[in-house]
Amino acid sequence: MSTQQRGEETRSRILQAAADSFAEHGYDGASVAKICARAGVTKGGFYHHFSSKQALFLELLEHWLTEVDAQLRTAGSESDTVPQRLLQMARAARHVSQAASGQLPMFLEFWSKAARDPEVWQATIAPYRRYQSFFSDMVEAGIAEGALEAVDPEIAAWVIVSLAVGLMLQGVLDPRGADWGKIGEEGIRMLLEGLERGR
Amino acid sequence: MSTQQRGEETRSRILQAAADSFAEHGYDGASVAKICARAGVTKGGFYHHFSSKQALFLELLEHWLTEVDAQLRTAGSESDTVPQRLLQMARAARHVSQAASGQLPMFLEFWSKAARDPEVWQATIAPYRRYQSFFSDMVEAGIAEGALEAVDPEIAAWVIVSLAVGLMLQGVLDPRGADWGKIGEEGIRMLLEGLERGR
DNA sequence: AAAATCATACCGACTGGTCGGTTTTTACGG
DNA sequence: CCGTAAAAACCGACCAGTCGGTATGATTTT
Repeated sequence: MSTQQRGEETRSRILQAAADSFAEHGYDGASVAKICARAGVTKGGFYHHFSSKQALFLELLEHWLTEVDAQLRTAGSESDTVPQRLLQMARAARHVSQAASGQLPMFLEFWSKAARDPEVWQATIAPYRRYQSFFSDMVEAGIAEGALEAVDPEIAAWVIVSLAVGLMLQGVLDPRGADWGKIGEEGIRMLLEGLERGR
Repeated sequence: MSTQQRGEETRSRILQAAADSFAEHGYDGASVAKICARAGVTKGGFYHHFSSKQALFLELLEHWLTEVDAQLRTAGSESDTVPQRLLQMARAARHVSQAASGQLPMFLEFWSKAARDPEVWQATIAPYRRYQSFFSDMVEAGIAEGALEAVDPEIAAWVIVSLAVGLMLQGVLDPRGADWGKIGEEGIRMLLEGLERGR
């Protein structure tokens, strides 16, 4: 086996082990030594591939966010009207979060570290602004289509993102407390249709 | 000064110092030694008042949650119709979160620790279920009033809670990224009125 | 031989928590 | 009002262990 290949493999083994450890014990609770043990590498190997524990963490964060980005953009692309696309995305999110449920505690770790570390903050907050502008464009298109009321697209987008974040967070913490997928779907529906009567 | 008074004072000084330290450095990052230094107490004094770092943390959590509970129940009690009460509460939340903005990073700490510690989990998750049932009753009353559509009150309540949680979390992380108070208020309004056109 | 990859041993800083002892306040009998 | 014993409050040195990170050498590939 080539060196590059072997190196690449140990590297990804470390990444996987770190992701598991972080999800299990949190950033501080996951020691480098244990990550190494889980990956079948010693500290020497570890620090050959990563300059620090934090650098490893940032790489994990980056990877996670680009994945979310990609799934966001592909979901709901089949439907033609904006309301339908939103509902489609809500339905898609259901399966996504179910599949990645093991990784989700990591997400919490990212947020809580972002609140304190400027570098992590930058990397964490930027994507959410992208999500917001993504939905903002979508709402704007919906208004142009005549399918949506003439609300402020910026604000509507933040409302959608907030709802998604809140659902995600609760899904992480209390996965069996409710059917979060259904709540997400119904939430978008209520947002679209409104729940006030006879207007 | 009476002993009880002095003891109570140092105790609350420790609590305050701990809250600040946790908000600043996170649970693991806030060492007992530093909390003691900030509170002007030594380790001996600390462990006289609290059995462990975790016990202190739990007390902080408890205190924080009962406060939120109280504010939730008092807000929006003046309005008579359910939609008005919801909007009233959204407006109130604006000032609440602004006033308690210094305490909010703690909130993140609670969540991230709850994901791993069963005891903290129990104490953290229970209140959110209370919030949900609170809003559930409210929505149910609204339907009875004829002010709201005949949606599932349980789900509607979870949607409201999720929106609130998401707003809060983003408000913690990116306080100046948007006018979260306004977004909350508009979010509730959109939820009530809907943003789909001509239905 | 040069370079990449990994192992081993180790370091200094720091951790939560303990413990014997000292000071301050309270309760109470005279 | 006073003396005194008990109890509450507090101090600070100390422990055993963990942490992230480093320095150096061995092994393997190019």
